[in-house]
Amino acid sequence: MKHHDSSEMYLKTILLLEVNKGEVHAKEIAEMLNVSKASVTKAINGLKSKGYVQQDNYGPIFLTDEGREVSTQILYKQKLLIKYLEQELNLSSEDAEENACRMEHIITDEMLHAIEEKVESNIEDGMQFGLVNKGV
Amino acid sequence: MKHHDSSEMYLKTILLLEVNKGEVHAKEIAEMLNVSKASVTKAINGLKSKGYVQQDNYGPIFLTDEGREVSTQILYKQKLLIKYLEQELNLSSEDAEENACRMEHIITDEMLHAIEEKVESNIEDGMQFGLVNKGV
DNA sequence: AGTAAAAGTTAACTATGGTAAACTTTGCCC
DNA sequence: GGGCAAAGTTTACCATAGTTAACTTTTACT
Repeated sequence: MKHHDSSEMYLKTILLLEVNKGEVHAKEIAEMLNVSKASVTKAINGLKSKGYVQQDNYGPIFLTDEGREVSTQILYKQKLLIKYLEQELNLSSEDAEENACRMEHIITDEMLHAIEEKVESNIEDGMQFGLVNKGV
Repeated sequence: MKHHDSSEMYLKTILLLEVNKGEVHAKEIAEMLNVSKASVTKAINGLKSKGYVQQDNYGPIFLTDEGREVSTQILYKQKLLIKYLEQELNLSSEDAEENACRMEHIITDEMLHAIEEKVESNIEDGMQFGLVNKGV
């Protein structure tokens, strides 16, 4: 049972590494995703041919503008989902993250927008101060 | 981008056909899931080897006790998710069903239980009468 | 500069899940 | 009961996504 669009997982990981470490190397991707280096090479080739990343042989990996846009959107979805699952379903941050990672690739735009509204309205209600659903 | 545990989709479809038509034939599964007859044959062989269905060559398909249990659980998840997505996120029934079908295979048990509680508490609040989130 | 280890790639394989085309079996009707 | 159409199966293929093992390239140190 594999439940992620694999290329989306790679893109998200590349963005995270880029932000945190500057340069992105296949080895770190492999470690973060718990896959072999060979799998990373293959996946990167796929992303290259889709125009999402750029890489010279044996060199570091760069997101293209398009790749950065897509990966940013995925990361945004993940963070939004985590917030939602924590606020609305009181999931622990671990559970929220786990489910967010699974959901970020599959929910429709309609559902995404509905969640955006819900999270925003929670902020209006003062939930950002932790006043709701924490027994206060 | 395929986002369903394929064997779960087949199991759910078989249960629905069993309930609605009595006997389950490969042809109807193929039509419901929009796949070829050949794909159904393959999938059924997989489910047979897992002990979820029973079928003689060229004959109708039957769920085993274990298969019925699993498929009932999936259908339960789907219905619960539809209810939740309609009630909490105000998705249309079409959107709710689409997203429920995608989510039913991937959410953790923790998330499932959290949703169960939310839907139950909505029932206690009188939401089954349509009094909430409909501008009343 | 030489070399060894680390990093990256390639090749051959596995499994899932799909297809079209060819084939077999079943069921029905005259 | 012969024959045809519908249903089901098999075969040979495609794509994705992973693996290990062997190979190449890069790097980093003495």
